[in-house]
Amino acid sequence: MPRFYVTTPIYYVNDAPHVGHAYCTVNADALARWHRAVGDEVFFLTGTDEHGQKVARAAEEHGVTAQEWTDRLAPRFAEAWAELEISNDDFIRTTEPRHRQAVQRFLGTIYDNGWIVKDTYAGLYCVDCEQYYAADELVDGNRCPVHGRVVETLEEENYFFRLSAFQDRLVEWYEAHPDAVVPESKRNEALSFIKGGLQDISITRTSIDWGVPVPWDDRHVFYVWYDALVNYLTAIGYGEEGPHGATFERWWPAVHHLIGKEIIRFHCVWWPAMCMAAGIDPPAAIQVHGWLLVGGEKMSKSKLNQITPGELIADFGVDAVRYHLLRDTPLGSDGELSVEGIVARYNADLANNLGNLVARVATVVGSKCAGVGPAAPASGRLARAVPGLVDEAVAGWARGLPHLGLEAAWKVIREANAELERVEPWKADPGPVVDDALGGALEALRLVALLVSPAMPGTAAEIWRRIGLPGVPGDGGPGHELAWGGYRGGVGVEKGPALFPRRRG
RNA sequence: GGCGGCGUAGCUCAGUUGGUCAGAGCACACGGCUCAUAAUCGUGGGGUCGCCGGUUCGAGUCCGGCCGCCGCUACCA
Repeated sequence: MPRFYVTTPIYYVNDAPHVGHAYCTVNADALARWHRAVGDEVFFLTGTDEHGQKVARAAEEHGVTAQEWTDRLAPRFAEAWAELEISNDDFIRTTEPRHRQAVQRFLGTIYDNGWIVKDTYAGLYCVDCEQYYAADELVDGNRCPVHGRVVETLEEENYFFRLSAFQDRLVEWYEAHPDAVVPESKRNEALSFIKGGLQDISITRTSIDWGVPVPWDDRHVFYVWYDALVNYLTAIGYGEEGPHGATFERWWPAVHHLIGKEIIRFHCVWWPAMCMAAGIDPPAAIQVHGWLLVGGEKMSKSKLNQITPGELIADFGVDAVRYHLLRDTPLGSDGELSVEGIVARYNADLANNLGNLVARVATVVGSKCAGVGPAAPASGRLARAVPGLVDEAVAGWARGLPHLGLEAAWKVIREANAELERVEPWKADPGPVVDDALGGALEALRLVALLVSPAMPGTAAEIWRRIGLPGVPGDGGPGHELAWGGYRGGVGVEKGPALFPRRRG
């Protein structure tokens, strides 16, 4: 059975969950749901990143310990994902003991292998940013470009990861795995960075203590990024003894990392190199997505332009929000998010096309077939046209591109609407012609429910139920359900209220 | 500056290896229908495929130049 281990980045708890986080998480969820539906064994991981100076400082400002602070913040993400009906199998927090152990094992192994060495780092440091700047990044010669604060020269004795030693191996890995990083433009970006020459990177800090202690030198903690990346290993039992440890072999390296374009370097350069240094394979797949923009700008805490998933769900419903995130912005591109845009797509795709099709079919089945759905016809226009479109949708989902899967599903909806218009069963007397027309439409709806179920599980299940089918879409066995002719008829069809009431504005 | 990408109908974008490639969806206009959530169906776009030149029997599709926009160019969640 094929295995699909999908991850989102772990989100930094100091930010509030917004639609940008939701975008990535919903995409990962849809892919996870699709793979489950086709019978793959799936493990879907998300979580929160909780170490680092910003968290420590925020906790201090609120007069609580860092642990108390993160205990307060992490649930906001878990709750946001519950609201969005995210089907993650695990939710990892980097402050958990299991993670501390995995980080220490993983980086300890790299140290034992000789890829981590002690050295001195000197640089221009902004205390507010908690980061070093290169001289040419500074404003007025000596001020931080973000805060305008005068930077200090700081010298720290740190442990360095010998990234420079992995340049050739990384290039070889990229060339041997041309599809490991997608889209291609992002792969090229990472590869050209690597080819431009790699420097060693400092991976520990002595200036803070809110982090995972370095096992061989407890005056240091690991810099938050090197701790964070390891979460992908922690959750599947890296380095553990016993039964849970065995799961690591099961899921690694068949992992599918979904990440935003701002963290390419960490995932596409440092992370594969660290895996190599620790003696495990680099991740099999890294899929890079773009940003959701508001008014042309990235959503961020500092710009106060964040939209929260909860607001949109309250307004449009969870499935409409999920659909919009998946359909409107192709993975890999940036997208503009606006209420106007959501309303437009909601009306066109969900209310007019899909919702209305469900309603009109149910009504005519009620008036012409006494409310009992006729079986799918073996031939006819839909029988000829739809299978190819189903294949197209399947291909889109299989490529990890939900917008393509959904786009093809909507072609099925259009075909079904057009065919109804052609035959006009509402004008005809009950009989074979009416039965075939409505049976075809019901079969199209059955297939559409299957194809959209990763995006809109609730809606898909409701369509399934209304057309008289038992269970939920996808539980009838992988693949088979996607063939034309699965709707056997003879079951009650229910009209029900509008699935997606049309919006006025 | 260097490397990479982009510029196709009002909008968002598809367009494999050059020859029905000038397209889709949305929006808009007109017509049909009235089963349906005033939904749906059909028809319509005369778009210099950023500009100039070249290769070719033939180029959004290859080559050169130019203009405009964007990304990356290291320790920024």
